[in-house]
Amino acid sequence: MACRLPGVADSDTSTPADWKMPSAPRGGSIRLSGRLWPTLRDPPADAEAISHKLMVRAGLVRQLASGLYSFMPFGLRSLHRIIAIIREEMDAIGAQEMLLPVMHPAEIWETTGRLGLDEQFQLEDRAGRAMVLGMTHEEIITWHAAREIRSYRDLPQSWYQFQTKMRDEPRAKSGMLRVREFIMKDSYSLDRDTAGLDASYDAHAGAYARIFDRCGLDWVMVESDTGMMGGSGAHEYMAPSPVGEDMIARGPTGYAANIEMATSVAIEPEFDAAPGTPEPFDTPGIETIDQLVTATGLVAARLAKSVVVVTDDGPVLAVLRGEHQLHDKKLARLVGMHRPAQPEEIRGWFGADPGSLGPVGIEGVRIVVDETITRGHYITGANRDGVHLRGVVFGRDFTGEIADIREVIAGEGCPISGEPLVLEPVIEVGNIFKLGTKYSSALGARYLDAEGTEQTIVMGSYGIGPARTLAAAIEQGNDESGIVWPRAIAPFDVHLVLIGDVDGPSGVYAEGLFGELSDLGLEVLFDDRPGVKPGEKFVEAELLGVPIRITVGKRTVPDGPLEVQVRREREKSEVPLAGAAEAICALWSALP
RNA sequence: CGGGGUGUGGCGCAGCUUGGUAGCGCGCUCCGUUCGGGUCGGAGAGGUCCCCGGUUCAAAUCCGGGCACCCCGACCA
Repeated sequence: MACRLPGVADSDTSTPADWKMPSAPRGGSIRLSGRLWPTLRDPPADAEAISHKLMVRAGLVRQLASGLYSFMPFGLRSLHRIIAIIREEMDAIGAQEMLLPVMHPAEIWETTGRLGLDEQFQLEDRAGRAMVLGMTHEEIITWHAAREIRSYRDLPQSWYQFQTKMRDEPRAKSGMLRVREFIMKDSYSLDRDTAGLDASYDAHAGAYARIFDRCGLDWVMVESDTGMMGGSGAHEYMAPSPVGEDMIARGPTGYAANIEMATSVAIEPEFDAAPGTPEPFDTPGIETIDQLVTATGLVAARLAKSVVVVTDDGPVLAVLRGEHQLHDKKLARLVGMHRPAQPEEIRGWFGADPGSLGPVGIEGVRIVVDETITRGHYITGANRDGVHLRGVVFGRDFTGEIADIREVIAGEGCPISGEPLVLEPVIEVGNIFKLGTKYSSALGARYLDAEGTEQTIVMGSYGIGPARTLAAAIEQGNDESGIVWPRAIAPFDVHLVLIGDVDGPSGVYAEGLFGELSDLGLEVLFDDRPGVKPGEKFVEAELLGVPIRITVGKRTVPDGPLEVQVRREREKSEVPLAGAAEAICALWSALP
């Protein structure tokens, strides 16, 4: 909301130069008396995440069931502000808003092979037709594109919506951070070719940067995994937070990647002089790398671990240094879907316990070797219980496919600069994804090019979770008293606390100030409740965390000054009554 | 789906081991008091003790089954 004071520039330095004031009205100012604002002194006992506790205590949301939340009026105001920002930025890159159904005929999902996914809610209508509740809308958008797009002249297009997604999560958690029903802004780009897709993708990336900046979020864009569904590129927008479920690796020079994608320069141990042939030695009872470290006195990086997984095509032996963990998704890109092998299976294939496995002398089993193993010589299992081998060298004593299959660990080198990587938990608030032609070819979304040749539309999909963005902002902005909002997404701009009688002199003054502030374009919450103690009003105001609090009481009239508190610093200042509304407007404009 | 935990008034909890009239704090209503940081005092309202079954003269409490919610893990377009 604009502060329409002439001559007061918007001095926010944390937002980009092209920052724009939201133009649409956002519900305006309200008087609190008679309104629903259900605050709680204690958080619900089962709440763990800070955002969960605060959103419930501050009366923003209420839980209906696991992973199902209702937005209360003030929570909805913040959600609407985020949605308004997203809508403006999507419109600004030429995307058009649509609205697609939540319920879909199952057969469309059958066409793309996504019917029956674990997280999909399925149901039947009264005629017995199979229906699903949409967990995303690639199928539906593409279905429409197939019917409406004819010519290369119709392209490119970007379409978006705010619509409820239904996902039967195996485990809803952390309040609003992982839920089973949520509104998503999802957009889809339709292009003639991959060059067009790249342009649409970049346009979305620009819009997303502006959106998260304007929402006041601390965020980082990272490379992400395109998963089993292919696609040629993907990025995620991550808000750093200790409660985040994802992990990213960051380097000091701007390198940032989801841990699923991150690569690193491993720290090299010091190897002894070149070894002779592998030499067996007894290691009775040793089953883990830790035990082997103790027994040999060597660092884990001098030991090689052998991990067996099972694919549709049989067992795969993965070999890594002792300090590394096998990264399932990296291995999956090479060998496909897999599961850990059972000890009985391992004995069948290798004739030894899992603790004594190694790659030497193995035949008929696919071997994948982490690239670190190609340097130096290692202690490995001998495939005999209680026996290991010393001085095993890749390429001489065993062989296998070389790949990066290890999970990055903190402190290893950034792949760009070599500087140490930092691992950080993050909340995923958005993603952008180059889909390619997976959905358009399955659903027949084609067009005629300038030569009259039929071509397949090239697509991208782009998501943002407004409620998750809201929760992430609260995870990042809070103190012991409550929420500390970025001003752009606070439920109100100013919290006007009246102490005393509405009909008394201070009440009359507060009423006038309420009108003045509102006329200047600020959205004001006027706490005009009679019979509520000052302390209680202050405590509740800090819990809700509106950026500016103004207190009007008997000290205020007739001569002032007016007491103003910025929520973020919780420092009180005094403003003369003359021109008070304008001064507050200026103060608000300078806030982050 | 595996492991752990919890279900008692709107919220937070005690009571359960050792069966016997259901309690405390906050909130809510009323009276008085106070009136710029969750005042103080008094009087009240409000509960199928998650559900079903069993044992018992008697079950919040013991036993069996189920459900819900939370946490850890697995999973997560």
